[in-house]
Amino acid sequence: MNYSVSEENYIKTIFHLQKKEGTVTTNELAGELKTRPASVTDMMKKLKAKKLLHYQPYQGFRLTTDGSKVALGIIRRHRLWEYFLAEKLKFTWDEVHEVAEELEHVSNKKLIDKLDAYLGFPKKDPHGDPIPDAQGKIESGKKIRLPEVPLHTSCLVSGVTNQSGEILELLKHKKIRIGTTLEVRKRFEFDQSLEIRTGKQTIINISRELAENILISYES
Amino acid sequence: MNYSVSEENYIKTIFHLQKKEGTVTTNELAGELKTRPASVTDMMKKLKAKKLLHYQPYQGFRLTTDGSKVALGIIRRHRLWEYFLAEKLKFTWDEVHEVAEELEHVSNKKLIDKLDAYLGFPKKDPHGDPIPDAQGKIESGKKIRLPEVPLHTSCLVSGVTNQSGEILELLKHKKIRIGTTLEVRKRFEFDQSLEIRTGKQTIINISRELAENILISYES
DNA sequence: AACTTAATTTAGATTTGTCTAAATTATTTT
DNA sequence: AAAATAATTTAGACAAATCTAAATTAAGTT
Repeated sequence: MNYSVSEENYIKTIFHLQKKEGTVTTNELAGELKTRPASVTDMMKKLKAKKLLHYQPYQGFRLTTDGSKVALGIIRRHRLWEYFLAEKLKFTWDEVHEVAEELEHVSNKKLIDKLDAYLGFPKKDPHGDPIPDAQGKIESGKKIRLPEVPLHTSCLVSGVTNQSGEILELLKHKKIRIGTTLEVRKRFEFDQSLEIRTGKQTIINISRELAENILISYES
Repeated sequence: MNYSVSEENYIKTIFHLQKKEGTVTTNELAGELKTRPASVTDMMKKLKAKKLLHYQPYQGFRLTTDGSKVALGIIRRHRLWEYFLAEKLKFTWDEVHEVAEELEHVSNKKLIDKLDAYLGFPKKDPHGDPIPDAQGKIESGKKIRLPEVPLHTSCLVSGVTNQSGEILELLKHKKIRIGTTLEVRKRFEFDQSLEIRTGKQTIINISRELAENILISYES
């Protein structure tokens, strides 16, 4: 019922990785967690023994239903703390992730549920990601990536896929954040970069790499 | 500069124990931390190597100046979180200690200083213990124990020395908390128990064991 | 002062999470 | 399909934090 910090980090990372691809590989996970493939294999055996994931040697792995429940609990804690840090303690958007990485491992259920109530049961964290409720339910929030948005259509930034310090710094500089309204004005075939309008009349350019990481939900 | 959860628990506990007696013994510490004397000895060697404590085999130990600074940092975090839990999340007096034991090990300085500011730089935690400031300064707060209070003198409960769940439950039942006004009406020599008045006219009895753990600061 | 008892330390083992290097299995290329 | 390459797993080692059992030191008693 209670997991070590290390186990929790593995579970959480597998959950995020398996959203994009159905199955997660040893090398992928080692890369993400900045550890070695051999260490990943060791941990996979342990998590399999605890019935948190499906795993056969050389076949990759994915979380079981139980494993996903554990992951959603960790993500709930992480995102509630992020919301707290931004909303109450006035941390900036790009600072909250790192601190929440530590706080998320304090797994007292009463603490988290009371924190949730204190914050007014927020639906989304400061990066626009949905916060699971006390039962582990999470909003699907069908989002598309910026490159898929049609030209000359007003749309709303609702999240970023990658939350490294680098991307957050870049977005901050370009004055793009959750809730920013955008319009794609031009798409350059040569490098797949985009010319977009933010606010009323600011025109800026965005690389393909960056655009791939910006999530959009349509506005009316 | 950064210490493991285990090291922090040892440092914190030594700090509390050495207040009562000048030097802390292996058995005392093992008892307090629910571990074995041999484990204590191992950790003492490590903390000595890190210059956090003075220690010669068979001679007991006490924190160095550096060790005390580390301890005050941990205690600051613990008490700020206790204040947050009671004040903002509406935990009761007797629930906060356990949760704060976990939160205290998140040692991000910016987090703690912002939390401090958010809470309005509180001076005391919900048990009446002083909260060290960002520089590690702590109020002395010369308190006496209930058995030393003279008869028929109104006085103020300002803390408890022992914060086990058992004592907090007992105090809750007797409706004694920080800020409660008391008057000692009678002292029974046989068992050193006290008859006291709380509030306007409630008369109750308190054992010597309990009285020893109640800290008093005089009222006008 | 010698003996007994209590406290403390040492020695050696265990668990968790990690690592490197070697072996094995899978995949890709020719 | 065989050979080369890449991915993964196994084997064996290590550091941190703990334990038990045995040895050592200190303290208390007769």
